[in-house]
Amino acid sequence: MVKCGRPPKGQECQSRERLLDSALQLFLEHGYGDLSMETIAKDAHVSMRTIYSRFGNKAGLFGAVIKRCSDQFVDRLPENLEPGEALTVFAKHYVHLITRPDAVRIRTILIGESLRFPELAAQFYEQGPQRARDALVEFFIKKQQGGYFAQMNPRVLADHFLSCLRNEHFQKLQSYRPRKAGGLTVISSPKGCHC
Amino acid sequence: MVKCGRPPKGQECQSRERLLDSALQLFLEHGYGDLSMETIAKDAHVSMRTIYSRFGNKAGLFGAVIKRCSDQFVDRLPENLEPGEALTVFAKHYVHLITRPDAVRIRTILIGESLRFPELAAQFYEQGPQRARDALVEFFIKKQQGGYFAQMNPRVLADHFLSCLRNEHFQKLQSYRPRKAGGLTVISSPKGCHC
DNA sequence: ATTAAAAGGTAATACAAATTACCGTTTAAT
DNA sequence: ATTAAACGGTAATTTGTATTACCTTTTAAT
Repeated sequence: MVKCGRPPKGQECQSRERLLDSALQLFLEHGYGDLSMETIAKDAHVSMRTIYSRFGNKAGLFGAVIKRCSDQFVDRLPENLEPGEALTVFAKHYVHLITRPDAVRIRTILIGESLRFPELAAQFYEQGPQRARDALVEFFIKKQQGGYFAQMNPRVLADHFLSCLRNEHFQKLQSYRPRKAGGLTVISSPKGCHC
Repeated sequence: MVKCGRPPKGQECQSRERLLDSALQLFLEHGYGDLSMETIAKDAHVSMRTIYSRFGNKAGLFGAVIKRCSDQFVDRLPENLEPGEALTVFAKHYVHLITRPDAVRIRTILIGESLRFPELAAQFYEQGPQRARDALVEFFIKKQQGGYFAQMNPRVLADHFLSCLRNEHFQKLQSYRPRKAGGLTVISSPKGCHC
């Protein structure tokens, strides 16, 4: 590479993004332990000096990558829709999220490194899946006040619902077929439950 | 240690067992990457020479440890019992197996190292959980011929059943309360399904 | 124009840990 | 009794890689 030196104005963050992109892809491919900083630097066309000055060390870089991933878990619970349909939208989004190969890989790596980075794994779940769960609990509380769904503990309700969605994933069902409210509000109408 | 030299007759395998025991405990505690051979040798009161002459290298030792663990998955489907009760026995055993902290740790570590040891992870699942699943499928086939359970694909039946059991685990339900056939044969009687 | 900031590139440095080597000791086997 | 097997203990060897150090280059700011 001939190009070097202080970057032009407005492109200061470009190399940072490129670095995070490369790092994510490489972590997904090789995991944490089997990936050297040199490989990352080469792939991102960035010097190791840059990585260390920005993220301190390898753990810092990994943390930044993971942090960016957890942002994908945004709530997707439309307020204006009929409750059952809102749940359907949420379910599709959720199943899509936890099913994507990248997301599976991330969780796999995070689980494996949970001993080395206990706080990081916890942080990921708090900023990621837990946020979705919290939103769902709030949703159930509101809709229960409107007379919808079974009048039971909304947290239990949310956990059961998410559990069923996760089951879809573990069952390796490739296609998710939305079936309106009846098929999704499995708790209030057990007939539609696949378990 | 003063004790050394060729071991007395009949105790040749003692150090081997002790080594595997120590290694398992240490792997459970520290995972694979963060555990040094020296630590293992010290803990097992065994020389590194012994480890290498027996298992070749670290990966070989890890493989032997994991292999021994997968043997815990023995079938527990009594033939003489009433089908529902047989399922109950199986379910209790299965949930117990996958819930034990040690088993959880093993899976966690295995998942994390699945990139480094792809064949090992696959082998564990084949010799472990998969065996239980196969036995369950066979069980359903036999009992279906006797008129029990829904007349559907026995593999789907088995997967759904196992899925529910796993859900119990993921829900972190601490106590498992057996509820006779009605509560467990959830597929033929959806009323008892918790999902 | 001059100075400081922000990178790049290469080559030490440091260090941990796996693997080997060497030697001494105890027991089995003959 | 002698030899070989199986092991313990210590230390060398090797390797991989994270982290630093040093120097050069380009651009921003004044």
